[in-house]
Amino acid sequence: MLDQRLMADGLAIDFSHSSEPIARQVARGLRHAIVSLQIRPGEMLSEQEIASKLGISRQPVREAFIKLGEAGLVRIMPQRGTLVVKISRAAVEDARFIREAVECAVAREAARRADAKKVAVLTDSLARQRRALRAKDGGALFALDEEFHRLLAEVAGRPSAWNVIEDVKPQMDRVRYLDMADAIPMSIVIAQHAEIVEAIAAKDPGRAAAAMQAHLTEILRSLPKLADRYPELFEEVTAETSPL
Amino acid sequence: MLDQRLMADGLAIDFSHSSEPIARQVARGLRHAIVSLQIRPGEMLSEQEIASKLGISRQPVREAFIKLGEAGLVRIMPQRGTLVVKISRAAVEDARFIREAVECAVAREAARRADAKKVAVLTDSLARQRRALRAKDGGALFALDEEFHRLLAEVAGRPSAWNVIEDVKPQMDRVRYLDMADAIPMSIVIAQHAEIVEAIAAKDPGRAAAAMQAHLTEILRSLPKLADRYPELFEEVTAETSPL
DNA sequence: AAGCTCAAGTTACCATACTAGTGTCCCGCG
DNA sequence: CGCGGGACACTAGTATGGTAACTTGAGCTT
Repeated sequence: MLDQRLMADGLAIDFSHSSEPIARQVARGLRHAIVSLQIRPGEMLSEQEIASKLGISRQPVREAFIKLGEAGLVRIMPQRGTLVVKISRAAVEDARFIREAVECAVAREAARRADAKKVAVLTDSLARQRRALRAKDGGALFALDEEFHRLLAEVAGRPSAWNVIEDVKPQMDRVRYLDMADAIPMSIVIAQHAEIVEAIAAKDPGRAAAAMQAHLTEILRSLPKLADRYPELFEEVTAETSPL
Repeated sequence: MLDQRLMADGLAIDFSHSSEPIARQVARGLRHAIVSLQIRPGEMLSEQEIASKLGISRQPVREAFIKLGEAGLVRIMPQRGTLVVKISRAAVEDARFIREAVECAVAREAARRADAKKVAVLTDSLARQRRALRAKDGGALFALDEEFHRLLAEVAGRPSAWNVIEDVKPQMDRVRYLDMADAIPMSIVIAQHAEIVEAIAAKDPGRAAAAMQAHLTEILRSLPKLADRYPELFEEVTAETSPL
């Protein structure tokens, strides 16, 4: 189906080498376009429009929208339309809360189960991260960071934990993307990764969890600055009264 | 659309009072039917069959299947069919791992933020649980247990944490259902809930987390027994070699 | 001038039809 | 009797058409 590469509004999806369902590919492509801010927060999306621009039917696009809606990246309003939600500080902090809870537990578990081979897998990932840093390849670093955290879950024997992280992570990823655009030194991130690996190699669960917590706290530092610098990308903070 | 109550294979979905999308209702109905074991693990499902039995089209059923697939309750095999996955001890333990990580963090946070009003909400829930216990109303207890954990997330100011729990919980719910069928004393569960509330009221985060951990460890006791008693509901344990 | 009504346009939701991939069963061949 | 091949009966994936709900703005009433 459509052996070509299509372009639309900074949305490029390659259908050529695909035995994978189109719906999934569209979801991935849209997620990437949203996370990398090629589609601006607040923008309206239309099943019809995306479908015709990609040369496919509305059905797969619809399923992709549903997936993105569950990830909290778009808000799909029945009979009205679908819009890319703005970055919400509350949502980012909620996602961070989940990540901290899960990934600290993962780090602890990884430290308990560590052996030479598993540690080697992690140190190898670290080496690749350092190479990407020297090459100043931001995109590769982004992907390698993701892989590192996935590997941790595998090492801990809880690969399914990574699935949960993937569900909540997109909220944070847009902020991380802004971080990189502002050229925040990624060397710090890699140093934190190294500390985590070291703690795991030392079979010290407490230290591993602490290192992970420190790592995941990093985003809280940049969040206010970024919300200040790019106010149009963020939800205006409403002085809401908590239901409880 | 279809102002009637339909029945099919122990699957009852009421479409009458609904402004809610049909797809969502079907997903809920199917999830409940699977979790309550009205649909047996290992059974094959057919979009077509379910759709015609409910008097709707395949489309909403398909979307419901996708949701259940993401929850890990069904395995949807392209061009082949969709089957209700058997209970997997590994999957249950993975889900438990996630829940423990997230809910212990929630309990800690709730203890930090506790005030009189929030504690009152929780003690009120406890009272209702005790009433249901005296009335020996298993279904109500099941629902109240769910509500209690959701309230905890709200009290902690992390309502989105409950969404994550909802995603992984169905795996455990089938086991919990078997637990109830075996008439495991629910008084223990309620006592554990009470201990959690007490720790939160005392503003003791460490104790709250510990109480939650103890509560969520309970299922590990019954899991082997149930896997032994109902082998046909469980995946046979393959002596697989871990990839790492 | 302000507020209400209503018609037009757009949307997601659902139904229906079609496509393509996968097992199965039966028949014919070795 | 065993075994390979092909037609068939499924399946999920995709395309397309119809429908009800919602926004919007113009025109009317007060």
